[in-house]
Amino acid sequence: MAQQSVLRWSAMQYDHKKIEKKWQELWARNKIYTTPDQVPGKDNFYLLVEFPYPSGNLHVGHWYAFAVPDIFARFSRMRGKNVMYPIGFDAFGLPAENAAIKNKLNPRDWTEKNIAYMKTQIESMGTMFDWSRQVSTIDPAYYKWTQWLFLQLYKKGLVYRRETAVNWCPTDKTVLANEQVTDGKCERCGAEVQQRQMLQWNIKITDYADRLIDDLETLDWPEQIKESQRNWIGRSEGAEIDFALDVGEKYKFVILHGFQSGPDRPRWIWARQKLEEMGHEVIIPSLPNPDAPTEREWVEAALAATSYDERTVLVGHSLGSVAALKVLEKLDTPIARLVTVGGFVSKDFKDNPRPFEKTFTWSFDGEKIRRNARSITILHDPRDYAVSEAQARELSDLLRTPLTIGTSNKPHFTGDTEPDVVMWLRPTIRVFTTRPDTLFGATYLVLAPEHPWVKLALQHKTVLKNSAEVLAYVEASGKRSDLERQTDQKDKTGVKLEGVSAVNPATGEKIPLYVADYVLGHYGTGAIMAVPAHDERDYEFAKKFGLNIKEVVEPLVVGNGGFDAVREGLPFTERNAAMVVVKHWSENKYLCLEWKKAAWKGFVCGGIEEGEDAITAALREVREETGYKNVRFVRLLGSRIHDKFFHVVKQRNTFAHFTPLLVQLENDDREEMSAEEQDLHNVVWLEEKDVANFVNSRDISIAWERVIGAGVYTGEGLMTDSAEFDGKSTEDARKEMADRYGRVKKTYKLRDWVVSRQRYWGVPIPMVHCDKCGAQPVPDEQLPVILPEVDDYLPEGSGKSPLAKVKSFVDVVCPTCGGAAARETDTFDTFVDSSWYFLRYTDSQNPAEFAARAKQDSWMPVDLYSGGAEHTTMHLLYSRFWHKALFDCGLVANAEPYARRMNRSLIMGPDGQKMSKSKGNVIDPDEVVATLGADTVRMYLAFIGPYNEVSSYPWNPDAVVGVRRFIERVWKLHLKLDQGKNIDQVEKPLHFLIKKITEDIPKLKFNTSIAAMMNYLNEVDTKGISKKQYLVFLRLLAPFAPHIAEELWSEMGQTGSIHLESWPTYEERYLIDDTVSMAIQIDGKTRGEVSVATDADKETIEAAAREVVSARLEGQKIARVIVVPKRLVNFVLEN
RNA sequence: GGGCAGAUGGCGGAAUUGGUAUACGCGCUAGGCUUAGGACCUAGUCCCGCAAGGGUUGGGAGUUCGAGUCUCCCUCUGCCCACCA
Repeated sequence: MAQQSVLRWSAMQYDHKKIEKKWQELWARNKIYTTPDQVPGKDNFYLLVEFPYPSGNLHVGHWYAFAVPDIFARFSRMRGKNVMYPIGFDAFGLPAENAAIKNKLNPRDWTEKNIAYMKTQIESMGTMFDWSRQVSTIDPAYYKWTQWLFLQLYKKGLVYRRETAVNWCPTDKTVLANEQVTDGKCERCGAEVQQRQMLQWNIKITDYADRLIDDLETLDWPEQIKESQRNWIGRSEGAEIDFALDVGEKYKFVILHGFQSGPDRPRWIWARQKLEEMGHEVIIPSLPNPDAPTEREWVEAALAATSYDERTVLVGHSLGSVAALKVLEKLDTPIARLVTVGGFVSKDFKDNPRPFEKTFTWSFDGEKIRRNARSITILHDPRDYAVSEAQARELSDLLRTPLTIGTSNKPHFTGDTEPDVVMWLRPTIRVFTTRPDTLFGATYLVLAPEHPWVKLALQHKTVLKNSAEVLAYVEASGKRSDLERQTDQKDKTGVKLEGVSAVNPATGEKIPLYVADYVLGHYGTGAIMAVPAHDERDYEFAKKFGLNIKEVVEPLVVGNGGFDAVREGLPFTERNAAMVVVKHWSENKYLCLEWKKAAWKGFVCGGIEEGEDAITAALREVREETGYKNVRFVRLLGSRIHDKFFHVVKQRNTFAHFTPLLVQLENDDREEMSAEEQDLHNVVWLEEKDVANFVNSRDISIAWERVIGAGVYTGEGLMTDSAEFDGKSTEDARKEMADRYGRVKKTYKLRDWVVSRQRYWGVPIPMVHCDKCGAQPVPDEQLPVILPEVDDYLPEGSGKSPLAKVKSFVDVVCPTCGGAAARETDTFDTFVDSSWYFLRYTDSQNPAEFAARAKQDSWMPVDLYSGGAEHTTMHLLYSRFWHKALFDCGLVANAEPYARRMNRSLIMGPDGQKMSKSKGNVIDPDEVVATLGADTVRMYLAFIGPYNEVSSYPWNPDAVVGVRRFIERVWKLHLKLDQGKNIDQVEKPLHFLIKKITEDIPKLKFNTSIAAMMNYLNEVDTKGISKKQYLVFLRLLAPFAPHIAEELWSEMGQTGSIHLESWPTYEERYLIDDTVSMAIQIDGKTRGEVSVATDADKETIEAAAREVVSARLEGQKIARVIVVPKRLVNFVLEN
């Protein structure tokens, strides 16, 4: 039925099916969209859209993504630019693999079929895509370069392997994508998903964190996209602070100093103090002849200095570590621990030879040493000037103990203080905090379940009194993903570490330790100091576990209501005051004041007079301001609250220090208030639930939150209860305390990029594992590593990809030693494929390079990158990083790939919901194109709303018809040209229209461009239009509706394609109006309108306006008149 | 839990960037053409009111001669959070 009417209606109008097909074929045959790399006299313009995943069917979103930016591409071309608008396919990915497993299809066949079909669909859009530049990530000619570029990063040292958690299904024995996990269960079999550690390839994107943030400044991107990237990287500046642990055991530390050193060096005095603080004994013998030491003398001195037993920790620094090893060779009973700092067992130093090389012997009894030390730590400084890493490794091999890499204050750990050394000597927890200023308020520590110290403590079963409980907790949280841990913040869990405590380095107090999974192992140091008074998470945890809450920051708020904003330049009057919350004598109500002379709504507040305390002042103020006589003090409401504001009544800047307190009335006994007080404010009694909404300044709110026990003060303020820092600003204290108790440190939320995927359908990672040589890159001449065909796409069962089952793929010779080796079987994350595709477009067929530099230089950086908001963080960040790494390798010319970026909105179903098959609200663009034509769909999508703002627009089937109607009317117009009587009248609006569209398209405001065309059409429909004007109009329409514009252009007898025409220009002389209509306002309200000459002066305008509203102005006194030429006149009356 | 964005008629949206709120389109109402139909034509359409007039940009406050636009507080909605692409 509906179908029939469409057919009949269409037959009367233009036949979009015939027209669109005809022109698409002609354009392709004439190759009008093939883009040369350079055209003399033309600037290049690179417009990029995110290439699609070939899911098999085009949806409306694809039209929105490709056909709407096409308007900008065509416009730019008509404006004289050489425009590249390329397309390709991001064709590796999980759906193909799922289809392969489920329907026994070959993923390559499935994908290639989809690409072929989707290409025909995309062609129906009538875009100016240059198909000769098409790329596809599954093409070996493409992924050869994906592999090659990865190896460039590898060779730059940006690639490493590390254990990383993955989702693991114990039933299917496979790794799951987040997408395949619903509610913690495997999507396929419903089994509980576990977290499992696997060795994975990582790329060090964190090395680039600072540049990825700082270079955003150079980009013409919307601020919110930049902000998202900054937040994703999550740089926070803070401090690392070490908390010493008291594990209940005391040790004797014997420290052997190094060559040309002695026990009086500042670092040893400092270290001694740190250790003695914890009750340990410290012995630092002065070893003889430090400038010309001999082994015999030193070892004897060390042995003579003290006895060695199971409570001894022997520490050797530099040459002292050699002496320490020799001491251990001579002992009969083992000691507790050996620590070497900057130690070595051979004499080939990095800088120069030393005299003791001949007075010490360089062979060691490793076995005996190992037997005589129950545990061993080898601390190495990568910045060491003398001891090389090779030397450190020899020591590591001898003692069969892995190296511990430390950070020195001065190379070779020779600074006046060396926190890392002490950290490794005594058990210490290092925390990262962005608020070192709150250190005095740190009342407990929390370690992440994966914190190394927790593991260590669990291994030594005697350390924790509740090992079993802690172990159970650590294991349980290991099964939860990060996301779960972050989202389940409401109900915090954790377990106390019984038998150990930490020492707050500022207060010296002993504080408890907890393990809790609200602390993440991979962020900061995996441990936090908890300040429950000033951090919401810590507060919740502290309340749940009954932990001590200590306030150290007094809130400072600044002119918070707007009306009381501090007036610049005026001095401040300081005063101490009471802020009094008054509770009702019988009901659950509180007394609030509403000021009559200002917008202020709050509690009774008043100055504390000379010789008065806060409580006396409070009782007096309540009586004075409200008349209530019988007031009883209940309690103080925490710390003072400071407020800098403009006192509206007294008309001066005030810096008030409020003491907030709670009082209660005994009864309603009340005396008459003075007229003066009555004039100031109303007394209002409010229910508890209404107070928060009533009060309107931050300081009052803070006091109220303390009454009802909600909220934690996390803002800035003044220090209190923090010894000599009291009274300082939190900002100042932050810097000073970071230096005093720890060191300043930056941390990032961004983690390194895990590029390994245990999947078949991806680019093979071009690495080979050799038992002898370790992981080796595949040599360039062996690239690409071709993804082999397999029989079965099911994973191999141990967590490896199906490639592990292909013997011919896995078995290779090591490229370095020629021995037997195994090929890496993981494939790349598809974000790797898409991190450089825009470079390939510039030279898509090049067999010898990923893109020739000259071709890149023609186009890069991308002038405008249009895409979906969902790619704001990951894809954009990964590809920016990749580009920067290539830039550092000298492979690309720019540090940033995309000069301008815009995010597009989402198209919803007609019901406003996301389109999905299950909801039955999917619009099939092919169907709409069949009935209404591609031009209509393109224009409707452009008309639906602004393209450069992120929103969501429902597809409205009725509104599409409105656009079709517009195109119809344009079409019909060609039958009645030069017929109107007022054709000259539409010349002026035509120039306005050209101006409007020319300005709107670069701003991507296609919707208002189309509205302007509709307006113009409405005008010419009644007034008529000349053929000349019509041809201009068609050129304006061409980017939006390329087929109908081309058809009418040829219908008008024009030769050549309209799309090769130039963009119309407007003439200024048509844009000038003689008169202008202005609004007349009285007290800001529009009361009339007046038409005046455009260049009229203010006096003339005012006189004309007075005339129009003379009746309303009669008898009124006018305080002032505001005249804004070409806009309005505002008469402000005296009140 | 964190981050980002947004809220204007019955609906999608417009507003010269602090200056006449609701352009354009849809829908709706009435009339016309028509055997009929409507995805055709014409007119009307923010709300209250017969009118004069008054009100209106999620709610509340502030700054300003003037606020959809700037500031603060609140409410609600959408998007993203590392193996979907």
